[in-house]
Amino acid sequence: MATTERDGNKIARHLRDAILRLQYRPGQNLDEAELSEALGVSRTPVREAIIQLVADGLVVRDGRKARVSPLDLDDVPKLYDALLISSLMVQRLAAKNRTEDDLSSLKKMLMRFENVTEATSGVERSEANLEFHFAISRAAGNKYFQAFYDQVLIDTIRLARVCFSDQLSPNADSVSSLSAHLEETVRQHRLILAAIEDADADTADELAVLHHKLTTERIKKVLFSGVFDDKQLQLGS
Amino acid sequence: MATTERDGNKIARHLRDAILRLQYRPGQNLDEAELSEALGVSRTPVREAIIQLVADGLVVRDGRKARVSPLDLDDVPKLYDALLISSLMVQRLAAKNRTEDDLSSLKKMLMRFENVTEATSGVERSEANLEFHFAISRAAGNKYFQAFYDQVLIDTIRLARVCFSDQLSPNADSVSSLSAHLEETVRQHRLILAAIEDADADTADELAVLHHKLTTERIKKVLFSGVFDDKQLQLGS
DNA sequence: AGTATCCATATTGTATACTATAAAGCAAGC
DNA sequence: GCTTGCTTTATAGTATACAATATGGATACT
Repeated sequence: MATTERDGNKIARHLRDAILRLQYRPGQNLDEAELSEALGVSRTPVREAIIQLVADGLVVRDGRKARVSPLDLDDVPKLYDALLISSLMVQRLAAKNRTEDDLSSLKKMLMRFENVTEATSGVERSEANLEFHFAISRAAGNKYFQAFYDQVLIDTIRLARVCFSDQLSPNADSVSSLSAHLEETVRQHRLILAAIEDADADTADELAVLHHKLTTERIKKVLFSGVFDDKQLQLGS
Repeated sequence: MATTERDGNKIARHLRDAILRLQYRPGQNLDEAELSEALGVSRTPVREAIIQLVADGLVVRDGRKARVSPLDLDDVPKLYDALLISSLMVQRLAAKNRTEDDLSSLKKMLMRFENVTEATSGVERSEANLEFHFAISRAAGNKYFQAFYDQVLIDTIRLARVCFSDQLSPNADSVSSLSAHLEETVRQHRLILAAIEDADADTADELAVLHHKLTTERIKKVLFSGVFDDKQLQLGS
């Protein structure tokens, strides 16, 4: 029997998704009355959802108000430190502990990511990418490392979406390099899955480092791809 | 002005403490009405506190009921894996990032632990020990690693308290070795603080491994200190 | 006697009414 | 004209009433 779910949980999921998709922008105030009206429930489940999100770190208390947690620039290098270490650990553990169920889940998520590549929107792509990494996280079979990695992944996605949002108009250069980037991502995902399947922890480690590099280089490329090029401009010379 | 705190948070703290002290035993059911009466508030803040604790992992949902999360024996080796890695990382980061404020906090916590050594109850000792490690966690200056380590520390303490609880009558051997253990713990704490103060990351790493070993050996000693000794008994020979 | 179904009851989930408080605006005094 | 303090108002916090559901027990039927 499908045990009935509490409204609070449904709303928490809804808000979590909306926050990850930047439909609620970082820093935005969350008005309980407004949300309860919009979602067709009373304030009680909305409040309970907000409490969950505060615990998840997606919402932050500002006096009595609740606001979508801002992405602090100071935290970015810390996030990437944590991403490197946590992905290393989780991939190594996954290679050691994965079950057959984990493997089939991983294969499913890999296929899903390959299928949305290029064709669809950035949001769908990053969602599928996230699901693949969540599957690795589960395969690690250690709830402490899993919680660590999942938290890092969520903030990584949020940051990436802010960086790649339509606000920053994607220029020709970054668009043209996108398909190459996606191809390489898919290639690495396949290698990671293979390493996990082969229980090859050392290769899983190396791949984590490579994948981390790919992720951060992509962000760098998009962020620092203005139209002015310091080699062509010789200001003040 | 001391911004007034919500009842829900106060109650969450109260329950957290009570759970860590095993006043609410792992697996115990949490009755909302009962708690609200005992704590002199309505069910609303009690419910909100429970939601926070579920997010913290200290309480677990079992259908609609809430129960203190049980300590699963399968998770013990995973916990110690996580403890080793997280303490390594956090101590290394603390050595690199600690501020003067962090150092003074660490010194304070170190002194507090030294002062409760031997004199007071096991609960007070482990509480002071926990605070010292929380201070290291803060000094690391990376919220992702901090959350990881804090979660691991909390479960470590819970597990330790179950192991050392009065239920398992402490025998003469483990009692006599206690003061030696505490002395060594204090010694290591001093060394860890010194390494962090000196920004000596490599030593901080080594000390994390040693401290992990000390912790796990202590648990082993207490758990496997029955009155029968396999060297003296030669059953079936 | 055993099992299954239904009802009674206990307990959680939700809505709403009420209270407290923080923020904003206005007025008066400096 | 700016500041400061009071009043008003909007919004969060809490209590309580009400609804839904899961659970245990009793009864009836096989």
